Amino acid sequence: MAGWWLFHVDLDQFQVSVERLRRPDLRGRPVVVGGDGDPARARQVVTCASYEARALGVRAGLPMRVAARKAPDAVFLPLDHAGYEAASAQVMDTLRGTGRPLEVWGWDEAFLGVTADDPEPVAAGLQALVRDTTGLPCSIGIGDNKLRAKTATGFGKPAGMYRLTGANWMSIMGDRPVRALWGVGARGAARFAEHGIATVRELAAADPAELVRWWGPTTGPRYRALARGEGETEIRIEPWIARSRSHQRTYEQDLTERGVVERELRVLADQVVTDVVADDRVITRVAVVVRNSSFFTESHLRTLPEPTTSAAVVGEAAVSLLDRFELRRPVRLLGVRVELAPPP
DNA sequence: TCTGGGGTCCTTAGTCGT
DNA sequence: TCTGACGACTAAGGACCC
Repeated sequence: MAGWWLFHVDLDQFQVSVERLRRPDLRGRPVVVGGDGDPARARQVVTCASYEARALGVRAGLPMRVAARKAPDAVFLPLDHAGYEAASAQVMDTLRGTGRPLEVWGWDEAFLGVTADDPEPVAAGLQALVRDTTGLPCSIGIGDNKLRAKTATGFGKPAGMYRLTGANWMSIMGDRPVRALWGVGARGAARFAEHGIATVRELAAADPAELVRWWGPTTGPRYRALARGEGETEIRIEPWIARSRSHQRTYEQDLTERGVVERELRVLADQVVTDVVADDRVITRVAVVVRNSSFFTESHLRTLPEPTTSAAVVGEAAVSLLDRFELRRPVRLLGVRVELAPPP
């Protein structure tokens, strides 16, 4: 009898793969995608590195200049959002076209609900379908819930598949560090270490009351469930409704004059409002983010007197929020974030 | 090595009204 | 009139993810 499976479909080195569709000569070579593609420019980081570049130590998040030092022979390319969006849409349409429920998670990931006795041949068929239709390679994690499927994908990369269920979760994950869990970052792992918890197995066996004391009534139980591999099994096919929208920019040279800061804030406000209006949404709150030259980040938020779609109103609100910041040091980054009213 | 951009969710703390 | 409990809401910051 057929079981219900969650597939996590993840496109491999997504941005690099899309670039290689247009430029087959890039296959087999180290490729680094990020910023405007100029590794000499300061304050840009790598968004996606090909496996050849990763072998040289280049990773997402690495400053482009450092990447250029590690991989001097790599091809550096600028980000092409429109291109990635189009490629992503094609992949998602292909998956949806199989008639199975699809939950899209950003450009390069999605969960698919699959009914099958034997899921691996189905996964192989999907990989072939995506590759033949779009030219893009993907990995598939197979699980009895979303967490296990998502975690399994990592063991299938590149271009492979892996199955993780209640039957093998602890034998595969138990001895790994808690950091291997999806949702446990460096800070979380450090806090667990303070309590003598290093591995997934130790976390799964931890006293639930202790976890609540350390982390609170919501997060404590969530970590425990995470370590045990528990997760959602439903696919939500409704499109995601964004709660907020933002634009932020790190300046190549820190800003030192208030007039310039105000002007840049209005530019960012214009960009955000343009996006929001294009999506037919309405703004209820405005936040400003300032990161200074010491990398200290501060934000302040204001609720508007009434919901708006006016760039002038948002710009004014942003500039007025500036009074709540110290602004004693040069400004490295400015951001404008708006929160949105629920759609009608 | 020196740290982007775009998001979400949670916690904590303060305020307000009943 | 004073006080406390409690929910709703706001604000700031932290952590995490891709």
